[in-house]
Amino acid sequence: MENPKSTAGITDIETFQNLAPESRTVLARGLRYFEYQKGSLVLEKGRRVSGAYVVASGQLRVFTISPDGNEATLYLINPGETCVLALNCIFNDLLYPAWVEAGATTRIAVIPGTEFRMLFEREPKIRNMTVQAFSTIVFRLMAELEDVHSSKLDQRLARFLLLHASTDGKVQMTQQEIASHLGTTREVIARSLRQLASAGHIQTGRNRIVINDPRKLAESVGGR
Amino acid sequence: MENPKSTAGITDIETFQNLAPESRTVLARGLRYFEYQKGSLVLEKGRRVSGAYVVASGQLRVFTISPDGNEATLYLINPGETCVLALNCIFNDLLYPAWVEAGATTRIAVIPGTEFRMLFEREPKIRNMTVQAFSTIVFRLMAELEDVHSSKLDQRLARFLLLHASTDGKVQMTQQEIASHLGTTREVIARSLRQLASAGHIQTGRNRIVINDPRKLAESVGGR
DNA sequence: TCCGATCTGTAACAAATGCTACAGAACGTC
DNA sequence: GACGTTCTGTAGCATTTGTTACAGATCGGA
Repeated sequence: MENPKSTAGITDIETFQNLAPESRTVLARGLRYFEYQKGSLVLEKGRRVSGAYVVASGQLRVFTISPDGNEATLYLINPGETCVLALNCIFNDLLYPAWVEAGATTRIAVIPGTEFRMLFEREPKIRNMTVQAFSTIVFRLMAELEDVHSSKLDQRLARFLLLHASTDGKVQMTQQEIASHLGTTREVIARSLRQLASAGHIQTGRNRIVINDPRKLAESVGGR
Repeated sequence: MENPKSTAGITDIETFQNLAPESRTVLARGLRYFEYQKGSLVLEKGRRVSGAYVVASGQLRVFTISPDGNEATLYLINPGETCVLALNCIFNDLLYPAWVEAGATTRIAVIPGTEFRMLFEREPKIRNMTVQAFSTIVFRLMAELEDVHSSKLDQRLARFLLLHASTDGKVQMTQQEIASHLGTTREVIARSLRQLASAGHIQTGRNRIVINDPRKLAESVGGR
């Protein structure tokens, strides 16, 4: 919990706008905001969750940690999105099943479980958001699983780079960070990057990778 | 679509019992049943889905196929459960993103999308079932992803055997079937089974594996 | 400018999984 | 009983990923 940097609020999100007055009262009841610096741990695996987490600004990274300490990103939660696993925990009284950290400076709104359930029953928009959140995560998890089962790491890396590159083709990350997203080791990433670099697809640098031609790189990945 | 073998109906499922008369009328409108033999393809990747699929009896297997033809099971859908991906497709007008086959002789009820949406808005029980279905699948997908990232195949196999064994410790499957669930090759499964057999944990046979002592096997898997 | 911390590049070797090829065993059908 | 099909067991080799160990490059702060 850090000092207030952002003023993004839950009413910036369309779902929470124009609610019935009663629903607005319910929403305001118990609503709290939390701020996190990049890299801060937001939720620990095995812990009880107290409410629905909605990202007002920034980004959350949900990840798993293997016995030897390797991290693998399960999915990312962007502004306007809610953390499905937290929803799941409040609907079913479960413990949180993964780790969550702030992938950037992040501001989240937490709606207590009881209040969220009320809103869910009363407001079609909240229901739609909930189903949407679940739908989105199911698809992301499925895509990740398919990726892991169907692709070699080289392909997964190339796709990761394409997905996370800014408009000028830059990926501002260390090799270790990339490894932590893909669930592998830094050295393997380095080796794979070397191949991409010698093929002319990318240029490597400290904390940065530049994609020379995204289209050619995408073509080189081939079908999944 | 095979000849009627089962009479299991959607009203055998608690969620669909005691609905309001109007909802019952909506439900009956357009509701259809389909029967499948084990191994029959139920849904193809990339196809449009017309409704909500509810398993009345049997079991569905949702799986992915890699470019070289390796199958990997994403999750199973049991009686009383609904296919979340189909729900997702009717809520969002998407194409079906995976393959589905009958894991046993299966009878499913299909509720057209329009009718299902009406029921979702009117019936708290249908909403709960929907959220429950999404919740269950999210957890299963997450567990599978964590397994893939955190465990060697030997561990995954042992866990798979423990999970699918009948009460007398028998797993009635071919090695190829197991391989298709775990996203690997039959030979790798055979090699791994040989190790488990020589350690005294299991006995192999044609179409069958017998776990000698489930508790010892579970211990040998160790932490994830 | 110097220094410490962190990141990158690389090599060698190990482990895990996949591929190819066979032989033999186990079934079910005629 | 014979035969064809399918499954199991196995070996050898290939590929992919992981581990260990270093050296050098790059930053930021003092």
